[in-house]
Amino acid sequence: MSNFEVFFDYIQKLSGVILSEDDKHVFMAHLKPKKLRRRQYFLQEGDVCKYTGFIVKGSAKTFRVDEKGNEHILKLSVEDWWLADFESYYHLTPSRYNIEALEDLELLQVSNAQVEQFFASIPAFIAMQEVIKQNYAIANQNRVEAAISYTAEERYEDLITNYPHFLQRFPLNMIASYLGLSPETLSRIRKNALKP
Amino acid sequence: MSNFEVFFDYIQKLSGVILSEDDKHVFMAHLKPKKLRRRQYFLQEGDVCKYTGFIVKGSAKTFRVDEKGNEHILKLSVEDWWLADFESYYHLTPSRYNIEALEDLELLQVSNAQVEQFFASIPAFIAMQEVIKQNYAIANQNRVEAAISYTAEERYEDLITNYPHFLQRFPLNMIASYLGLSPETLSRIRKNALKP
DNA sequence: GGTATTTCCTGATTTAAGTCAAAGTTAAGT
DNA sequence: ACTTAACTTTGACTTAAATCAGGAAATACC
Repeated sequence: MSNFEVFFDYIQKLSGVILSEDDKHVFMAHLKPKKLRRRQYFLQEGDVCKYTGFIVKGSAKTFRVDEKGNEHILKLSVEDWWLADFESYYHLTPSRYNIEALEDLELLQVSNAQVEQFFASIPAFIAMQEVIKQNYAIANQNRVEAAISYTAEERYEDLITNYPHFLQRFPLNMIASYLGLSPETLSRIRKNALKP
Repeated sequence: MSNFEVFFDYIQKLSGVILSEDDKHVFMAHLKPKKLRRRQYFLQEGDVCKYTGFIVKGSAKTFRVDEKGNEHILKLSVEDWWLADFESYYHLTPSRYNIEALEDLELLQVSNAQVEQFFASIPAFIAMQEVIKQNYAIANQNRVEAAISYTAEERYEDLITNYPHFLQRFPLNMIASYLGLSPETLSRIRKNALKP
């Protein structure tokens, strides 16, 4: 399956709309296939996020670095997600975040301006965006809830139920950062979880 | 200014679109003015959130109660916000949250089904919704960042800069809960903040 | 206007999680 | 394959924040 076919599948499934051949040609003309090697950056702190990238293959982390030099992972992204800092993207402000490839990435990249064109001409794209924003809002809401009211252990269990594949795919120190924990604490939680 | 005029102002400002007289009549026919007294519930845990309410006047808290009986405030809402549990609203699942009036509330209430009608007939409503979802996504993203990577003190300072009016309007124990802190800890942070 | 309820502060103590340090393990790069 | 780098675990110690308990102040409400 080609990169575009993966994307067509995705948008049709999410929007519930079948794409016309014309639609597909518009996408093929304006979604730019791009590859990033592991460790390469999709976005650097301070830059404005002018593109979004649909992940066909690979994974990435969105993180910030605090004053002490500690890294905090805000998002872990895999196939069928979009890479972007939405705050920077929508407001055209410099981003506080870095987005870095964790595995070799295959993306379909599109500029802010082109996205507007898609909105204007392809209804399925609007419907897709709706669903994405809904899911994103709900996911973030749940994460806020977990962060302000769950213990470290509960947050880890929450991750196991909601994103079990993350554990297979990402090193534990990154999972720890994503949960807002030190790696040592996560290690101890996992050790204790084995003996109930 | 009538309740509807407040709403018309809001939607025109947010969407950047001027409402026609026809649009206004559609809203007046289907947005139902509703009053809730302090302590009354807009939504109870376990119920499906079938309505959203635009706040014309007053305030409310969205919270959950954990196993130990502790209350955790996820959202504090004031004028020009919508009351709803979006997860329950979109997915039609029972809500984990309660929404309770903190001050007497004046709402414009609308059902899920009616919102779809607005989408179909009033472009300004679509544009408004877009902006709301964007803002909501960004706000939640920032809150996740604060929760996983800021100290208690930084979270409080963040609140001061982003939502200074909350401090005038809500008691500190609620602010503490909103920040994921105990009231005692917030009290101590405020005491220390005075002597730098 | 006075009582009751909430809210807020303060001190003493406990606990969850962070930090530091070092060793063991696994994985990556050439 | 081998060497370096990245990741994980463990133990000892520290610290941030929670909990418990008491009292003061402010608000609500009849």
